Amino acid sequence: MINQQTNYRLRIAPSPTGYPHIGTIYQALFNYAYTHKNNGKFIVRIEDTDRTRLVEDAEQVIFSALDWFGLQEDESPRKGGQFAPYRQSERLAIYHKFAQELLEKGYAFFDYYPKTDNTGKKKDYSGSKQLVSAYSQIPPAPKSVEEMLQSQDWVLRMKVPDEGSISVHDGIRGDITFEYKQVSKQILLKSDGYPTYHLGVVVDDHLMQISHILRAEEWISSLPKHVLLYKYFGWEIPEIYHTATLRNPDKSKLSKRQGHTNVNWFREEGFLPEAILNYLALLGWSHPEEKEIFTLQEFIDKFDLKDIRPVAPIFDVQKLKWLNGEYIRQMSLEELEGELVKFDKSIKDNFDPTLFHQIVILAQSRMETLKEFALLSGHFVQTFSPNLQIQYKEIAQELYRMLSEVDIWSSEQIMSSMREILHIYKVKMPVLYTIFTGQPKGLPLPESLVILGKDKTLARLQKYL
RNA sequence: GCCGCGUUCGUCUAGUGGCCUAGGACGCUGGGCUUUCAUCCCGGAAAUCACGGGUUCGACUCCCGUACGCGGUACCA
Repeated sequence: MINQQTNYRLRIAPSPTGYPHIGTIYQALFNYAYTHKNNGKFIVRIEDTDRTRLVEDAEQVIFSALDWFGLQEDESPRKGGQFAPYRQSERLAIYHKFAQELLEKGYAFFDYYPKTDNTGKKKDYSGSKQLVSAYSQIPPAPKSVEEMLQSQDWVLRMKVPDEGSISVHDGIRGDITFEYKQVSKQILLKSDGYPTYHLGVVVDDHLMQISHILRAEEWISSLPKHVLLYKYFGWEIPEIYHTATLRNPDKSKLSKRQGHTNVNWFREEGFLPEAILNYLALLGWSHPEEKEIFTLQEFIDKFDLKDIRPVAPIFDVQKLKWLNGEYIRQMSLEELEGELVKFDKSIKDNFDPTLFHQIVILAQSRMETLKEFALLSGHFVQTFSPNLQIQYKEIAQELYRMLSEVDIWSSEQIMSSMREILHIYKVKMPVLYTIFTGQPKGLPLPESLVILGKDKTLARLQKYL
């Protein structure tokens, strides 16, 4: 046989059930990196088969998150592709066809799940573990999937052997064995005609020629069902890898209650997408030279699936902040100004360009997030009225007197006046900061006052006279 | 409960039998620079490698067990 070249095709399969989750981006990053390392295709398939949890806009929001991170896909509902449609709700006929095939081959069977009980009340099967048909009074089962679809009182389940076990290879964890006894006869087709995840994912991964499945560890337990389906269909199983899931500080699965899971939160807090990606890459993977800071491209070049660690990492916002600060400091002034304006539109109205430029120079080493710029520069645009102690008012007055006499308005001149004041009144710099800015610390004072100009500086002191 | 996955400083991690009296990073902390706060530079504390048994001349590294954590056990993904 001729040496067959692998076509690398990897996917993420998010469900549009809410805001964009940082865990989705984590998965997207690793899938994206591996496809790009191998000149493959990165696919986004929308798994919207749970009609009850569907959230309008959620799909669009997922894509805008991917765009923000620069993790563009090659095939998706919005981009189209050779294997369209990429939205599972639009592929129902396909699932029905394969469900029918399973039925005909004897690998699936119908189970009775009446919508209402005999009094006409709506039945709720959520959480029920047993087969309903095992103890219900049952009308004759449908003959085909098509018939099942008519009544809506039936579901299709997969068969599972009673005896024996099944072994699956995971590229990160090795071989995993499951007893068939432990595998439930999973519902494949719900009574509303939509497939469950398990049918959908297997059919689509095969049809879309997915070469590597790289997903979170919560899927490990459904592995036997999936592999069984591959066998029933006679399809080749892709390479499978399960990464660890991100955790809260208490080690539970990363959740809204304890951590920050919404991508929008990171955006609103002024984190840079590049920094977040860099941080995410460090979770479960490490740079061969133990570098902490590297570009997406460098990650793509060095990354390999086999180097992923199976241990679930705690998401540490602290380290992300540091990394974000590093990215801010690495930027050119022009880049940083651009990011700042993009982040906060009001900057354009509040500062004239030269003023803004000068403040950014002073602020760059003092920010960990873009949001912090507002804190640092606030006193340039907003009025403030600190409640000064009597003693400090006196200082302010003396400051006014001395600074009015400064002829060359330079930081050196201003500083030397300040030095004198500090000496006379035996106080420290924070006192002067408070007088001028309302805060005991901040951007370098003399430089700030130079930017502010002599007139405005004196005007500030005037209110203490 | 049952099944599966995991377990190196507080956190992210390096480590694939001797280089480890365990290295780096964040955070914490002492100092230098600077009469603010940061940045930057130098230093420190911090893991008996979850625990107990093996295997081996030798184990953080291999095997077994226990404990603990997490996940699954849905007409959710």
